[in-house]
Amino acid sequence: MPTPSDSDGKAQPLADTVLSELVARIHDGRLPQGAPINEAAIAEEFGVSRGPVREALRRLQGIQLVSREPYVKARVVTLTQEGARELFEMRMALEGMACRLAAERMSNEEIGGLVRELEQDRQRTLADRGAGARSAANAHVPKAFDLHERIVRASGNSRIIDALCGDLYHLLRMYRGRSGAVPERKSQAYAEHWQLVRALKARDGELAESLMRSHVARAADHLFAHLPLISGDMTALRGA
Amino acid sequence: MPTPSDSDGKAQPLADTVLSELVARIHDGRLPQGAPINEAAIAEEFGVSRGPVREALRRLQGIQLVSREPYVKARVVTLTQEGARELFEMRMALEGMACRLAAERMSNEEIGGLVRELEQDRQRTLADRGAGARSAANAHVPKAFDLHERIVRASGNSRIIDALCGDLYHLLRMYRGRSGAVPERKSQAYAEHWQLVRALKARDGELAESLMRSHVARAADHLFAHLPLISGDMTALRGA
DNA sequence: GCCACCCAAACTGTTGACACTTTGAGGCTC
DNA sequence: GAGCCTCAAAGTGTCAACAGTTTGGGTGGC
Repeated sequence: MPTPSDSDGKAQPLADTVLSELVARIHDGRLPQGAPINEAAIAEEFGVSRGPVREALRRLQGIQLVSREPYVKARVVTLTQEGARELFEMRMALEGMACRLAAERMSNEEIGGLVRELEQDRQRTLADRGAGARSAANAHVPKAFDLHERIVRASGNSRIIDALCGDLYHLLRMYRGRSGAVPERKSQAYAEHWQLVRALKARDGELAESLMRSHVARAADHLFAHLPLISGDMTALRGA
Repeated sequence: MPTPSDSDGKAQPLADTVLSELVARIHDGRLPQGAPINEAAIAEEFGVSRGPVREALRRLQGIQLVSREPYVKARVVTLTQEGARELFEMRMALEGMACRLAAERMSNEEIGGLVRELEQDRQRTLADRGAGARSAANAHVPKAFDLHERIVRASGNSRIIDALCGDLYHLLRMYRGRSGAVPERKSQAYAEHWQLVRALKARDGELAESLMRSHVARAADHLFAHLPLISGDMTALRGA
């Protein structure tokens, strides 16, 4: 099957299929951090040759989800406290700038829509918390509203969008998966989100950037506090 | 020759050799922007098979130097005014943050060394301007001093370092190659560099970030002013 | 008993051939 | 003559086999 039809029904290269499956496995932990990846084994399991697998691995390396050096088998990247710090510093820089640009460039209609969706999301969250998973079917859940993503995509800078919604997003999910969703943080985040939106409405780029930075920094603090002590994996270090 | 010895004498995969050669060609314009890239042709020219060429192309796509979609031949990325704007916005965000971090983290010795090298570079530049290319041999030119790179590398954030010294650096070189070095800008840049270093010495991260942003913004303005009107290449747009 | 050396198994890098898709030129219909 | 269909040439995607490197275990020397 050279060009299999994906779940979407669209023909796409095998490498793409392998890539998304590997990403999914890394996200949900079936491929834990630091795990070695054997090209041949993956190829056999997927019923394809090593070519597409190699391409998928090369791309995973590109988005920094796996590390690799010549002639040595690839490994899923190892999450460290250092790495988390660097990730959040980069997010502060990029999301801050994206927020500033969004404040300057979004149309009034876009901002209005954002406000509306933010409020809807709030109502839905409250309802879900009260009713449990009961109304999971009738409440149309298009796909969890994500204010950060919406703002980033409104920045009008596709380079920043790609960086934040691509590489960094995958890594962030890995870290988030290791700690866990903490409810009380969510309500605090909501308040901070409202502040952000107010800054957008006021067209105050300076303030919007500052608020976003603080918001990301607080999320980082929170993650660190709940991070189940990185399994001091030293396999990455070699030599004496 | 499966593992040729590079100019360094070290054995390295063919894909790496192909990659650096292609990057060089893109930088110096032998592969102009928008030029289609034929895997088979490149492979034959280098005397290798298509495998390594494919890997090199995949990596070039990863660092956004070539664009590609399934079954369509790869193309060198097309530089646009829009793309330049996005590139510089990203640099402002990242180099600004890197500068802030450097101000907070560099040791006094590192800063001292930076000041010394900046001054040496200034002397050398003045000497060269006065004497022409005469002293090109005896004046030991280790490799053009680059304050930006030095500061970025002092940020202590390898993720930001990789982004700025990797992907973004290549693109910036492409744009720079299209405009040209303009002498008068250099002397203005020198003054701004001194301001930056002063902020570092004062450990004023806020100021250092602000100065770096302005510095990058001015460089962008300068580039735009001297950009020889992007050859309005619309090949990227399809359909009606 | 400990260390250096050697070697085979495992794995990555590379190759040439084959399968599938795109594209554009030529001919046919209206 | 304009527009659509057909089809072959060009080019990318995939495969299975071969070549070179790393690695871990076994052997011999000290």
